[in-house]
Amino acid sequence: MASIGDVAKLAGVSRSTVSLVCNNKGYVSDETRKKIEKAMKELNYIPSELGRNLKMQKSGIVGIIVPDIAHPFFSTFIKYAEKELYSRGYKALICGTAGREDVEEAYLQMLDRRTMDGVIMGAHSLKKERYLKIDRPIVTIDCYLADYIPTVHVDKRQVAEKAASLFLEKNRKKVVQLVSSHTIKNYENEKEQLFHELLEKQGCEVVDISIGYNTFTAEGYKDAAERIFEECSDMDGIFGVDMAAIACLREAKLRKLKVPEELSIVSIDGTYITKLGPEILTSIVQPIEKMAKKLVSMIILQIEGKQVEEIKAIFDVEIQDGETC
Amino acid sequence: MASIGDVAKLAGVSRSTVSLVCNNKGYVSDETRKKIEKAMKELNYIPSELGRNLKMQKSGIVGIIVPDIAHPFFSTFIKYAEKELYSRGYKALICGTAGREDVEEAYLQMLDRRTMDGVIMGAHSLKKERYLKIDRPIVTIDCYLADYIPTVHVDKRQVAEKAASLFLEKNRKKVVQLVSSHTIKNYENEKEQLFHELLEKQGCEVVDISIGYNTFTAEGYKDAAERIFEECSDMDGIFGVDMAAIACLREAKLRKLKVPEELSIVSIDGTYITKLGPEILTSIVQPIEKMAKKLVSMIILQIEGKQVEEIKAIFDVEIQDGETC
DNA sequence: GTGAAAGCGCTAACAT
DNA sequence: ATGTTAGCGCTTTCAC
Repeated sequence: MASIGDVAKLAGVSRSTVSLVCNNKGYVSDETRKKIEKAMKELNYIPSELGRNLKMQKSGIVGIIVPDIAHPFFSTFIKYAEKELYSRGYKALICGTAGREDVEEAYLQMLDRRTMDGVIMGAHSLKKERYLKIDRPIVTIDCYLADYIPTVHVDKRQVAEKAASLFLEKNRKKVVQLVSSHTIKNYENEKEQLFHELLEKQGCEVVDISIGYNTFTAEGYKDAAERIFEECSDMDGIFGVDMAAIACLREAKLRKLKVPEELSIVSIDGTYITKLGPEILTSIVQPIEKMAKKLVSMIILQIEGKQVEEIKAIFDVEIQDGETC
Repeated sequence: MASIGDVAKLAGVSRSTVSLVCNNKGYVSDETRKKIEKAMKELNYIPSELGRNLKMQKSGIVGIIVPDIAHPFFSTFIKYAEKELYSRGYKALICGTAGREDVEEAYLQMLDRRTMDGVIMGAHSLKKERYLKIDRPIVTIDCYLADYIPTVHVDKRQVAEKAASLFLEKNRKKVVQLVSSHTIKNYENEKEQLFHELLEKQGCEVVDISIGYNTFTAEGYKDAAERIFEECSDMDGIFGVDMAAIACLREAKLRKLKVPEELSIVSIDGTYITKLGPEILTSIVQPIEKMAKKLVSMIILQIEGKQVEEIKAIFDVEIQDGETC
């Protein structure tokens, strides 16, 4: 493989001049530029990123760590993040942690090893102190770690209010809220508590049922749905993440419960699986693309050594009119 | 940031000895090893991959190029590929090409630029000649490029046979086959033609309806489903990819067609979205995890300079008993 | 068992 | 406008 030196030799110039041509920098006379370009073509020269990376002390790679790459929320997030990263000259390295304790740690180390210039954290299964030790670019999805670590999330109050309004409109009296148990506090409680308050104030009972935090597979959600209907058969509303909501929709049908007549189901996230059918789910939709873009711009600011003034970016949610509430 | 030289200086040894300790190579006396380890700890030394990569002429990164990262088939594929790559010491860089013509080319160039050691191609929107110019490690998902480029796919005959048997069991008389128009021949026709033959031989009509090759979004599939029911209202069977099948399921309900009584729907892929509900789709399931593992082992063989004897790996499919046929 | 030396491919400050 | 020089952090061969 031809290196910059080979090109320089063939063109009869120095390596630095070749470098200038490659990167469109500085002043190079038309004549020498021509010579160099000819030599590059002749040798089929392609600059190696490896040399460049070492010199520049950066790889141009941003890691995206999520619990489950195949989960509709995260896969959609990754899709938009990659797109945005690419358009800004970066590449996306991914990692799915679920079911692999040690892996998150291993990927975080790649940050120190300079394999990655920064990390977008969508998973956080390690102890909080571990994250505080990181002094390299990092941002999180919906997770508070420290005041200096940027994060994005949706407006929790808005989620609770919009969801509550949907159930109240239908005059529901007993709503099951599916909650997940988290390792690290990520405001989640705020939303859940608000949801309680808002409904209870109007005389609607709210029952929390926990689905494991690391339940990200279709099977996991199905098991959870069965449990829900066993634990609480007289509810008339369910509020939970997309996949859980769909699993509940199925469970309701199996039990001959009519949705939405007898049971209202509202999902949070509103990923594409809620839009496919056969029933469109009534959902609180997170603006995944916008959040991905914001997170990318935050991580790039950090990588490029600039100040991130907006540490917490909060997004609005939309109600998706569906057929399940 | 401490470099290997700093550690060497502090420990009073040469850089090469530090390198040996880092990589558990060669013979180092217990005494010097101790000294070096102490120095590493003291300086909080973390070896940089950048230097190592340049020296080794490899990045340890494998690119995965797919049309749409959020598509359930591809996101599941990526999930398992990343897992397998990780367990074998490699990292996964991803790229979604749909809607971005130039991007696939850009990522392929990263292969030459040594950003990636190899590529798993799940998308192929460029001209065939482009791929034949590549002389770096590359493998494809279900796409024949040349006899020397490894690929994996499912047994097309088996798919056609199993799918056909499902419709024949129900004595269907007019089945719509959803087909996609491809840029590059990837055996796809084999499956479609076989499906035709097998059903027609038994007196069942088969109608092909094309859905755009780059239809990978929920909206795209919904539009396609509407078109299908308009173009062909008297069918009693539909055979197509998961998302299209689900979109058809919805469309059937809207038109008050009973599934599976009046209309059988069989999907191909059998990704998690067919298992969630509310109805479980009758599907021909591709063994995505196995295929991902195989592809990873093929690309690593190439990267490590070994001969890949098995150029074409063909996998069995399973029927998923569902509620739509 | 350890060190010296060379080099991977590139960039950039500085000199000319 | 172009070349010289130095160096990014690491590995590896070969002496000793």
